[in-house]
Amino acid sequence: MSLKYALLGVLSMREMSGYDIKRHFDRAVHFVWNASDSQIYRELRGMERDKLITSRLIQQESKPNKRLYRLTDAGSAELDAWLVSPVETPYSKEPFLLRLFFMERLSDDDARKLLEARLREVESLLDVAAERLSTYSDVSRSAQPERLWWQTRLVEGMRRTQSAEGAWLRELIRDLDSRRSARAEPDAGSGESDDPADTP
Amino acid sequence: MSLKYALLGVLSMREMSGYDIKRHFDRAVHFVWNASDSQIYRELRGMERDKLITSRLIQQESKPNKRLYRLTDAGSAELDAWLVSPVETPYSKEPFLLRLFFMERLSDDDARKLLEARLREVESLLDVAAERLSTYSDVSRSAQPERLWWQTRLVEGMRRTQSAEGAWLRELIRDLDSRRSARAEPDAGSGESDDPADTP
DNA sequence: CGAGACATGTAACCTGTTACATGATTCC
DNA sequence: GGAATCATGTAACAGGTTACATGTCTCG
Repeated sequence: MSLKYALLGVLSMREMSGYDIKRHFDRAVHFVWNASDSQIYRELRGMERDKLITSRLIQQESKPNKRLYRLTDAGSAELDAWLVSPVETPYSKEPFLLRLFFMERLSDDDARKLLEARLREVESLLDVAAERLSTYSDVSRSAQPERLWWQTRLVEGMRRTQSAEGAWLRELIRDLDSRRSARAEPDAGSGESDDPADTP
Repeated sequence: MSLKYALLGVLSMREMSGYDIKRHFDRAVHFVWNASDSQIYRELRGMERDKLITSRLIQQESKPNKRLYRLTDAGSAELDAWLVSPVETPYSKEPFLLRLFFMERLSDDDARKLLEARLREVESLLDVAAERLSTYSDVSRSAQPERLWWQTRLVEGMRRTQSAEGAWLRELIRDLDSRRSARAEPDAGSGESDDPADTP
């Protein structure tokens, strides 16, 4: 249901076509939200039907015609109402964490490879965040000062949590290695039993 | 597509009914994955059709009958293949972060309320994680030592990233307050312009 | 007597992904 | 000549949510 609000949000900045929105998503909004172009076009039509946005057709020569959307008053009100509505419980569906949960099935070697791959992903996200922050600070220096305050803070927050994940992954890899050494020792019994980890 | 693997994962631990799985999800797997009961039942039937699991019907008196599922060899192989498959790019759709992106539309007062609500959510998740860790350490002390190694590490990782988010939120609230004071000052022009933050 | 555990499902709907279709212009 | 940009869509499918239906037993 949030794509709707993402669209209201970007349209609150300026009038845009579906294509413009997709580009803006890919560039600026990408790390907090994204959607395929077909989904964007479909949603825009639905929102126009619901009177949250209106559109006007722009005739162009040497380029395909396009349809520019902007917020109606109802759309603007809907966006503001959403912004102050109660926060959702942040319960994530992270495929990587799900894997970790069942990682005991894997050899330490395979597990290590996976952790390293994830670490590389996290580090590349950190690079993207750093890039974004430097773009923001350029903009703020040159033109308006107060603008992009929230965007800057947001990216800074993502940098921090990604950083924490990276540190955790590095420790985990290290501990996995030392466990691997300790594993050359005897093997105590590992019996069958009902899972006591099931307790809430 | 990951629900399938979550189901294969829990069934790899022991034979379970749809109902058992739902309960196990709510308790132990909850913070990495969850699903509604109707989705679980539907998916189980599909997986049985695909020969990843088999089931047997258990007649019960004084309780409804139930259907217990367990992995086939094919299911077990599918799970292992998934566990070592390339990691997905962790690009998140976090409604809260999306809100932050458009927060300039809100008064500082409203924004502050939102940040505080999120902080409370994060803190309650930290409590859940702490609880989970103490359960795990009880189990490890009493019975098998090596068991739950990955689960423990996983929860520890979530604790860390949640912690980082909490720290960031607290700073953000503090800075918002000091910005609020500085706002009692004059107001420089904020004109219309094409968005330079659009640069990739 | 009502609430909650146990147990499984159907139906409708919304959201998201992928593949395909079209076609001019511009840049290398 | 081929790729990228501009521009909008359809169709089919997969994944996920919500509401509803059914019925027994147990515990407070």
